[in-house]
Amino acid sequence: MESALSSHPDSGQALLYLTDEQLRQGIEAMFFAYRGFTADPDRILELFGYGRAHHRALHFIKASPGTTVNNLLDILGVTKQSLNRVLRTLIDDGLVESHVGQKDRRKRHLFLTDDGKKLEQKLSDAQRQRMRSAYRAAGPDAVSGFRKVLEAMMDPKLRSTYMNMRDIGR
Amino acid sequence: MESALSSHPDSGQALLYLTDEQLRQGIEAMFFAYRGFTADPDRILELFGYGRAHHRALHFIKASPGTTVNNLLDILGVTKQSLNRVLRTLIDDGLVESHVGQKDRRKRHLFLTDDGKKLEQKLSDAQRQRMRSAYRAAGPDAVSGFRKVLEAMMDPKLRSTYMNMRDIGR
DNA sequence: ATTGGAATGTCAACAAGGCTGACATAAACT
DNA sequence: AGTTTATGTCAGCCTTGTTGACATTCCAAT
Repeated sequence: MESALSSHPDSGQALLYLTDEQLRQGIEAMFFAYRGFTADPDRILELFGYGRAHHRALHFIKASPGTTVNNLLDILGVTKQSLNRVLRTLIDDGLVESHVGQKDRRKRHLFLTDDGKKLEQKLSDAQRQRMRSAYRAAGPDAVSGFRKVLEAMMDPKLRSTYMNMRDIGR
Repeated sequence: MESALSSHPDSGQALLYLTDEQLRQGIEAMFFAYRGFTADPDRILELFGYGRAHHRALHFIKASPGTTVNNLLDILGVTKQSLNRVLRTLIDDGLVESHVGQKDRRKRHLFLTDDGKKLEQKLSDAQRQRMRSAYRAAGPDAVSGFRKVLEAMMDPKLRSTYMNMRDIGR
């Protein structure tokens, strides 16, 4: 990509972009955007007496029905005690079902009930709508750049988790 | 913008991109990336017995030295009681100074002390480094798309706050 | 000069959702 | 038979958010 005539001593990218000021702006953009990103689901969750932790659980159970508790722990990056508290209320409230594994009966496989699906749908509709209008406003080229930077920002382990979910989910 | 000949009933962008699946991937990318985004500062904060709330306060005081409490409340979107708790520890620990306003002596203007600057520097160095390598990995075009989508995702009020900070900070 | 409201600080109490540590149980593996 | 794995649960702690109430200080307008 870099012209052979280039006199830049750096890695071949346009590094002039990467002033501390540019980076600071990116940091603040992440901060403010994340607030927007969570704002709509948060409002809905409040109506049901739930929090973001419940949303995350619902989201990833919906994304991989039948996932196990340990699986979810890896994805969410919390302790089992934290997850269990959330999962317990979701199960008690009839939004999530936990089935003992057939092959390995130590494992619990998690599924959304119809009610769980309804709430998850409501939450993700709201979040998708925000994402959709951001994508539209920014344009298709911006979207691919957005995804690239986000992927590069993840911790390697989570990146591969993400990549797997992405590839399976088609 | 829309061609008169277009038969698409939509806004003229390449809307084929915006399947629910694409949007779901964007949502998950935000989730995982934000984890990476906060991971490095979090590790440093822990050494000092601080949390993310302290980082945010330090960051925005550094960004606009002399800012007032009310100003900070708007930016951070928390209650004054929450902010005050954090601010109090930072002031007691000698990282932040609060000066009574000259014009309006009800207002407190906030500044980082030398120690405050040191810690803020440490935190933002770590965060900038992650951002920098993500930017480099993704390339300059991706960076502009990244910023565009993030800006479009913000709540309007926060977007204009962000834009102002962005424009001043040059 | 008084009064109303704005900016700030502080106390108390509470909740969500992280965490650690300890312990229990069942099932699988070796 | 003994060890490891998967899960659940109890207890307690921390950060950081919340609400409500109240005090102080001070600007600004009547």
